[in-house]
Amino acid sequence: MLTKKTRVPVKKKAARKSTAAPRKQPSQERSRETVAVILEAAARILESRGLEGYNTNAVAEKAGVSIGSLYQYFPGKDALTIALIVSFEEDLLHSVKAAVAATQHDTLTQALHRIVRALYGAHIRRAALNVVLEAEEQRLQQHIPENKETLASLVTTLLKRHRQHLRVPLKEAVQDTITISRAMVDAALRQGLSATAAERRTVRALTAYLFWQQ
Amino acid sequence: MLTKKTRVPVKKKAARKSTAAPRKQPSQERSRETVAVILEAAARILESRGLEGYNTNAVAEKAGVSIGSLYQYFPGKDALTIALIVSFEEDLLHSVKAAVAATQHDTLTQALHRIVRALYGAHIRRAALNVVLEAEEQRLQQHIPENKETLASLVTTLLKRHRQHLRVPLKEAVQDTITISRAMVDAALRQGLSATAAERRTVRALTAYLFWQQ
Amino acid sequence: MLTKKTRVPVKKKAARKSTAAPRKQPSQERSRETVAVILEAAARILESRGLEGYNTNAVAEKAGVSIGSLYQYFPGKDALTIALIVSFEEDLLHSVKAAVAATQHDTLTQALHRIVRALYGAHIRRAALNVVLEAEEQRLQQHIPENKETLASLVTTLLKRHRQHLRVPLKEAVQDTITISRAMVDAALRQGLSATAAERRTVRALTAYLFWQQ
Amino acid sequence: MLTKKTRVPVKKKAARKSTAAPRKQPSQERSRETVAVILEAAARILESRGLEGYNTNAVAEKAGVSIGSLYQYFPGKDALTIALIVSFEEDLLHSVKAAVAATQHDTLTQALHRIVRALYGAHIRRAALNVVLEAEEQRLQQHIPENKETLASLVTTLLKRHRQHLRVPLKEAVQDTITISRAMVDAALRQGLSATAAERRTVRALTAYLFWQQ
DNA sequence: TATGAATGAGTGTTCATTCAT
DNA sequence: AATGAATGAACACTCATTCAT
Repeated sequence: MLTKKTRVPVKKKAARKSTAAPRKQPSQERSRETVAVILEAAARILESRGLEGYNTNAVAEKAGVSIGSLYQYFPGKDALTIALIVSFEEDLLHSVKAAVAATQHDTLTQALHRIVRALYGAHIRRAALNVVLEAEEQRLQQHIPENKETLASLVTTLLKRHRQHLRVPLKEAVQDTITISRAMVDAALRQGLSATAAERRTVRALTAYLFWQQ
Repeated sequence: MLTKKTRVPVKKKAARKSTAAPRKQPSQERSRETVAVILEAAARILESRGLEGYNTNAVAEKAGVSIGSLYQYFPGKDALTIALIVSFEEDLLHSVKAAVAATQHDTLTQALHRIVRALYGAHIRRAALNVVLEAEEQRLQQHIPENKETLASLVTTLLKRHRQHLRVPLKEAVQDTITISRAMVDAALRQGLSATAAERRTVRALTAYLFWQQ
Repeated sequence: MLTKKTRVPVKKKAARKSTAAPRKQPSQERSRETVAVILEAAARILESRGLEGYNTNAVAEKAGVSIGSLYQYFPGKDALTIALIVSFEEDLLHSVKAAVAATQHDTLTQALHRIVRALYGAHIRRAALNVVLEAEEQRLQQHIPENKETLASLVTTLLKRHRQHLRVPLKEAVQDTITISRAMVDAALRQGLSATAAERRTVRALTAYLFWQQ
Repeated sequence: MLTKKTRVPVKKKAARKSTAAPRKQPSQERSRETVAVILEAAARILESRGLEGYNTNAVAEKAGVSIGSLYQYFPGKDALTIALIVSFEEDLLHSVKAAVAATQHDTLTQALHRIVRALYGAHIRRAALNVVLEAEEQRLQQHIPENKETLASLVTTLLKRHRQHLRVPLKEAVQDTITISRAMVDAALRQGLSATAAERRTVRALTAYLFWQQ
């Protein structure tokens, strides 16, 4: 997928010109396709060569468009990276939202299973890419539009439903659930754990955290 | 005349000298000080300007030494970064080792408190720096000598003592303990939590994970 | 704290991109001209300042193009040098080929005159440059595509025609003819001999070598 | 061998300080030994790593002396190189002188055999080194004290003895004899010819040149 | 005399970005 | 809209040479 339309401007140092304004909205079919092609190329380069080999010229070449065209749609390299991140996040959010929705009548444990599976699925689809993006995410944090709140809000929705079983304040529960899930999934990815093992261990950590009573 | 269209390939320098070997060991007082000054300058630049502004010339200047001197002691930029990482890890390990040692007759919960406090302490001393280093750590992983195994071994030592209370296989317990602690500490740092809150929440997650029985 | 004694090895960039592949083929008029301008500038610098003052920045400046443009067409300094060498060799080969062709019904001595004149002509056109290039040629030998074999083959063609007069095995004759011509022309250039004297002495050495009977 | 006392100053660009004056004459035994060790180290590095890896620090290290000591005896890198060249030339001259001396009652052909053998011998002793030095010789020509005239004078001595058989003016004969011998020996070295083949072909070229009558 | 830490001008090379066509 | 040649600031890194000890 990785084909969203975000257009976020970021300039390194004193921008040569103010690239602060989003570029041309790809209104026509052709344009939207070009954007998609560029993003896919960027993703593939990031996957195969890492941040090291990730540069606008290479992306343009791999995408089969001119470097000029790339800059027509993305005001800078960071904007491209951000688009990638946002695209991944939307993908993730989409999965999780579906999981939360499907979870209406589950026990919390069952619900967590679903959600962790969704998380893990979203990550594993492009594991190598996501590991790299996560690194960049930090550096670009401030320029990324806030849907992380949405992940939080989804988890909030879920946990609220099971409020009575929680042994931690809701807000803390939400934050820590997200923190722990992310970390466990990341670790699993890096250690090359099987999907089932990863899921089991992650869910265990979460349920323990949420239910445990000293 | 000399104006033909030839386009001839030449490989670049053929991997100059295999900088794989350490540089000059600073045997004399003056040298050792220089190394220290350089490392401190690197740390400070990383803290104040981030990876963005982290370059060898800047480090040398901030350190008040010539760029040549920097390269006398570090065979390349990455070596400098790695030295920083290793230095931090040693620091961390040192703290944790002390905590584990002091923990002989504690309950596991008490022990975890000590250790988390040590972890948190090591991180907070140079929070900004560590956040940046962690990002680089991934990229340089393969070049970093293995003391992470030592963190694992310390935790193993600790958990073995309380084996009978564990509800998870030892190896898993060790890995996940490390994963969860790191993540919680990181998150706390990023969210600017107070030391006590961070400690409480982290320990809770850990004890729950280790003791919880479905 | 961050002041430990660690000395950590990191290899240098791991042979970046294998510049072994030719760069952008100058398809458009503008490009081809740029390449020509760069080569000419390189030649002129080599002539006036020698290897000493021969560096990519200087070449770019003299060519009136940016350093980036230079690297767009030549993947490195050596590639530039090689292009110069190849260009000269093509020039040389061209002259010699013409001379050999025009030589069909000459006696061997007459033919040698023509060819030596061609050789000398090719060298003298840019004497200073060629002296310098010859030095570099050695170092770059392995990266230069093989047309020296063509010089050998041209001489072979010529000598075969006069086989019955030769007093040396053909293969030796070819090699030594080339060796002697090069050396004599070089020496003449260095000693500042007149064209006619140079030609006379070189041809003498060659005819003597080829015809002499103990 | 390679252990002579030449001290020739050469500065690249505007010398930082005037290093134009020869450095301290190694009067004591220890000093002379140090110089020898340095020259040998330089030779070995040139042989094994070529001009590429030939730098003063490396030489000093290989010689087991400090870089400071190296500069105590050689005012600069080029002076070191020149000392090497001069040393080789003295070696060469020595051999040739002996050959010429032993040649009193030989025919010219026999004499040439002896001399070519001497030349080839001097070169092959350190073939790799000499090939490299020859390249530098050109660049440093003007700074090398003139003993090439001595090679010329030796050859003059020899040829004068056989004046009546020569078919070329003496001066030309001397120059061309040297030119041809060098070239043939070089070529032989590069082509990896056997000593006997090299000698045979070189002598042939020379006798032919000297005796041939149109 | 010897040492070796320190210097820093110099150079090769990359890559984000612009702009004439 | 698209192209891709051109730009040049930014950097990593080398190595001849000096000089305080």
